[in-house]
Amino acid sequence: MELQRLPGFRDFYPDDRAWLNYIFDCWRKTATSFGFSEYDGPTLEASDLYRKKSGEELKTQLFRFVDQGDRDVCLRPEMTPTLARLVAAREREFKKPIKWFSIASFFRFEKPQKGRLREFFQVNCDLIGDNSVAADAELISLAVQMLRDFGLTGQDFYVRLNDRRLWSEFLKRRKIDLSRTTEFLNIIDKLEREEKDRTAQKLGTFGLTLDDIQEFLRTPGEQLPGFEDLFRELQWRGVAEYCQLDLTVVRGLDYYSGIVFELFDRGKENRAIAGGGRYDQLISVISDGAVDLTAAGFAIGDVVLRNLLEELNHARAIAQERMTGRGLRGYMVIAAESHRPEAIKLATRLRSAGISIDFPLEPAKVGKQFQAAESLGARYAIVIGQEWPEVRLKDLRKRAETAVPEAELESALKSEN
RNA sequence: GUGGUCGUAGCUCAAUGGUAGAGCCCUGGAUUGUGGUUCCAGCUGUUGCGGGUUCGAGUCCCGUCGGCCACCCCA
Repeated sequence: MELQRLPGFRDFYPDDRAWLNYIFDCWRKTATSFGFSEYDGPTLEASDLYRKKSGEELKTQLFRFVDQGDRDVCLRPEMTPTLARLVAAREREFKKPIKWFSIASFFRFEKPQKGRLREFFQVNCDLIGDNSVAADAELISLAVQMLRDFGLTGQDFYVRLNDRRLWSEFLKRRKIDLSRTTEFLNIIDKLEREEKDRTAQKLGTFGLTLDDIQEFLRTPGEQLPGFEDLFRELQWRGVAEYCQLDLTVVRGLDYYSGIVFELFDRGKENRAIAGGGRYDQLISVISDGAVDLTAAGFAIGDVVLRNLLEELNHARAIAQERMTGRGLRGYMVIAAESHRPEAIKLATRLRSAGISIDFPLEPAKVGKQFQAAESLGARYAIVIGQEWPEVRLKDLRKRAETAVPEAELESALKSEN
C-alpha cells in the first residue's frame, strides 16, 4: 500500500502547475493594472484571529492544532482577518485608500467535492479606507475584469449584487430585533433552495410571512440612497450590464456590512466563482477598536475558476495557447559528438541571454534527438555537426532549415516568429 | 456529520462465479545527420485494503480507506 495523498489535497504535476501559473499570472496582471499592490501573510495564524469575528461553528472547519510551543494555531481559512491584522498594526504607514491584493493558499477541513477542496488558492483584492460607492464599483469592476481576462464574457457569467442595509432597513421598519439579523439573513440565503413551508415557518418566528418577503424582493433598491450612484459608477466602468440586483444574495459571513456580491457562471451549475462585499467594522473588531477603517473586498478561488475555464471551449483554447507559448525555445541536436564541448558552451551562452535551451545529456542518435525536441515542444532544433562553427537552425513548426554561423544564432533565435 | 455511487497496469477502460486483457503512455529498435504518421519488441498488477460465502471471487456479502456527486455548511 503506497502512501496516499491526503483527501482534498492536490498534486500539481507540470500540466496542473501550468494552469495554476496561468491563473496566477492573469490575476496578478489585472490587479496590478487597477493599481493594487501585492502583499502576503503567514500561512499559520493564532486561532484567536478567527474566533474574534465568527461564531462557534467555525472550528470544525479549521485545520486547527496546538504547536510545540503550546500555541493554539490554525492554517488560514481565509485572508481577510490576516489583512485586517496587517493593516491595523501599521495603518499609519500607508496612504489611503489602501489597495492591496494577495494570491495565497487556504485550508478548510470540509468534505471535498466539486469546486471545493481542503487546500485551494484565492486572489483577494481589498480596498481599505474609502467607503464611497466608487470604491465598491472599482472592486466589482476589477472582479469582472479578472474574469474577462481569461476570455470569459457576459455570456459566461454575471454579477449578483445586493446591499445588506436593504434588509437592515426592512427589519428596522418592522421593528424586528436587529440582533437576529444573522439568523434572518440565513433564511434569505436559503430562499431558493429550501422548501417553502420550512421557510415560512422560520419567518413566522419573526412575525413575517413569505408574502412579506416576496413583496420586498420585487421592489428594487431605490429605497437605499446611493444605489443609483453605484449603478452610475458601474456604468462608467462598463460593467453595469454584468450586474443584476438580487436581494437573496447575502453571503454567509457575519462581518459584511454593506454591499455584497457574487459572480456566478451562467451554466446550469450556477456556482459562485467569486464573492465579496463591504466590511466596515471588521478592522476595528480585529484591532479591539484601536484602528477604525472602512473596507471592502472580494476573492476568487482557483478551483471553480479552473473547472469553468476547462468547460468553456473558448476559454480553454485561450488558456492552452498562453500556456504553450512558454515552452522550450531551442533543442540542441548534437550530431557530432566531437563538438559537444562547443555545443554546451553555446547552450550556456544562449541560456544566459534568456533563451530556453535543452540538449541531450548523453550521446544519442540524431533521429532520437529530433524526437526529443518534438516531444519537449521546442520551437527550433539547433543542429551541431561537422560544419561547426556553422550550425543548422531548423524551425520545427515550419519545417524549414537554414544555415547560421554560431555567432549569429542568438539574434536568430530572438527574432520573433 | 448524513446519503448515493464507484475503486482492475502510470492513464482510459474490458473480462455470463472458472487461467486477469486491450488501447494510450513509457523504454528499446527498424542497414548509424533530421521530428508530428507507421511497424516490431519490451515493461508494468498482492484487481484499494481486511474479512466472509464458495470446489473456485475482479465478480456475491460485510467492514474499512479513498474518488466522484448531493445534503449540511460555506470564509
